[in-house]
Amino acid sequence: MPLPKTEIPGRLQMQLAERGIRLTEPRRAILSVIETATKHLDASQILRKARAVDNSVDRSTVYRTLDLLKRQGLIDELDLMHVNGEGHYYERRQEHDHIHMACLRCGKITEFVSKTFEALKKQLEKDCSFHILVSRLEVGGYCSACRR
Amino acid sequence: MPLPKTEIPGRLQMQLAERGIRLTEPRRAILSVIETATKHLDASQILRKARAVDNSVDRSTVYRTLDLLKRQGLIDELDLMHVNGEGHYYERRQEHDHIHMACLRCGKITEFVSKTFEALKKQLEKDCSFHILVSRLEVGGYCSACRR
DNA sequence: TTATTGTTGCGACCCAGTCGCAAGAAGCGT
DNA sequence: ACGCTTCTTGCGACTGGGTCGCAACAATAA
Repeated sequence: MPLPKTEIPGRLQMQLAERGIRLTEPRRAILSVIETATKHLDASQILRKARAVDNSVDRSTVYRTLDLLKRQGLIDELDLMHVNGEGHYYERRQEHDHIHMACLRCGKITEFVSKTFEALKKQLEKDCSFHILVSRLEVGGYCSACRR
Repeated sequence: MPLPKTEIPGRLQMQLAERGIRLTEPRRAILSVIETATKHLDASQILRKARAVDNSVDRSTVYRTLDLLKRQGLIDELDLMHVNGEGHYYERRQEHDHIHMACLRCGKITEFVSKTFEALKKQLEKDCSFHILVSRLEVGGYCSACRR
């Protein structure tokens, strides 16, 4: 649940506009849902919430918009170790990457920021001369409450 | 492609037997496919190859066996950043975890082992008092050949 | 305002993965 | 070698995430 604080509302809209990407009603609805989310949402949850704003939004528009945001590097896609089915979850991309820990017993998702992780990515880029655009570190196991 | 050298063939079978898990024809076929794989395979590829050994193997048996192996911690499931569709890939679990780098242009998958990664996981377990069972670090970007 | 170009809703579709069930095989004890 | 029990399998039907082609439509630039 410790999802990042929402920054300036409308920031996503701005970032798209800056890139010369058309803003439409359905897009605005979807963006606002993502920006105000307090937990990780999957596509169908985003659809439901977007429809509360603009009731005509279609499933495929949600998928297309998510693709767009992924390609623009504005959101990240997660599996969260498939603790709840096979779908994907989405979140605004943060300043600094964070690690997702999924408790395999209670399903709780915990986030963690680590300097070591940043160092690891740097090392990777150097040692493999690989240019990193996205990275995803997910961990499954037992959280402090569930381990005995 | 630098998939790990196959260890003792039949090792997976042994590990299952040790745990008192029944060995059957289809299972043996699937295990041998996984053990002798030279690249990451998805479920349908595993099915095809398993059928070359035992022609009656069914799709659902493949999925059930993959689930079993996952639960036993003998294989790991990967997305490889969805460079090739939405499916999952599987590989034998190695001694030491490794990072998967997927080139978003040419699709090449590179593996990388890093002490820093091991340190990161240790740090995580300590700082969050989280007991790690699985971990998955996937990175997308451009490989040395594709970056300009 | 209109032309252009990008976006949408819709419906059909595809494919990965799941499930219930009856038939079949593993392994154990004898 | 034979049953018995229990687990596993194949099958077919199904679910649900995600995609696609297309005609209608809306956002920007001129």
